[in-house]
Amino acid sequence: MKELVRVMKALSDPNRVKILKMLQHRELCVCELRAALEVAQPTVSRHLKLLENAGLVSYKKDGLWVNYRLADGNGSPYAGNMLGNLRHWLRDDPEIKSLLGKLPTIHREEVCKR
Amino acid sequence: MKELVRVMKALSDPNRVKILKMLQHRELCVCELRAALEVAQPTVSRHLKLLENAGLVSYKKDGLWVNYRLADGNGSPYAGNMLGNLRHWLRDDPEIKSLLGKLPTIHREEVCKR
DNA sequence: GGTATATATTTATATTTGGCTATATATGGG
DNA sequence: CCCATATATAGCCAAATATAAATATATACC
Repeated sequence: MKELVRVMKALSDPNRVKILKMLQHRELCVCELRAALEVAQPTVSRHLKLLENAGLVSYKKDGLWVNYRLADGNGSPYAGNMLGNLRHWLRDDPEIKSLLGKLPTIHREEVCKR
Repeated sequence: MKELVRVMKALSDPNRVKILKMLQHRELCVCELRAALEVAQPTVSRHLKLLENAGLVSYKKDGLWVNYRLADGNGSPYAGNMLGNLRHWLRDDPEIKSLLGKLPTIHREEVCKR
């Protein structure tokens, strides 16, 4: 029960859903997500941690960068199921479409200078 | 997006999930749910309203009672999908099993006197 | 119309959540 | 070792949410 509620809570925020939809297309580091969502970097880190605790994303460190990707779903059946649903869910959502539209223009080399 | 988040939020609370699991077995009125969950009556009403707004339950008035049931899912594809998932999810959850175990002993004639 | 009962709504209060700023940690390069 | 950069954590505030108590609404029965 706690596990299910944790997954549902993780999916209860628009920015976290947006992160998952972006990760369907490619791995992204924190500052790329920050640029796409236009929120502060610690905010992104916090969302990512909740998503990770729910079994929805995983990450791999690459030097200075931390690349996040969708989890394989083996960690939690609820997470696995929801990741599958999200594959087709929101495909026609205007907000998501415009977000994914600008995703190809975001690259860490340009975006990760502060 | 808002619709999805509303469904996920509705499923982000243990008592609301419990309500849905109980409604899989039979229609229940507010005071039966109150007795099963052991919370105050207005708390149950509020949870039910959130579940209804998410398209997860519907109700039919029967005189003084209001009988809640699972929604048919036509209102929201997200709600419909999640109601389907919940059919088998938590089937072996101990908390749910004990709750469903005491459900047959709860009848409005005995429980709805205050 | 008056009373009793089931449910809904309102009000007040406590907890949770999402965001930011500031600070800490970690890694790579001189 | 020192500095720059990417990410994580801590601390704080405002908004959202959950709960219980009080009140309002609705229905049945006399």
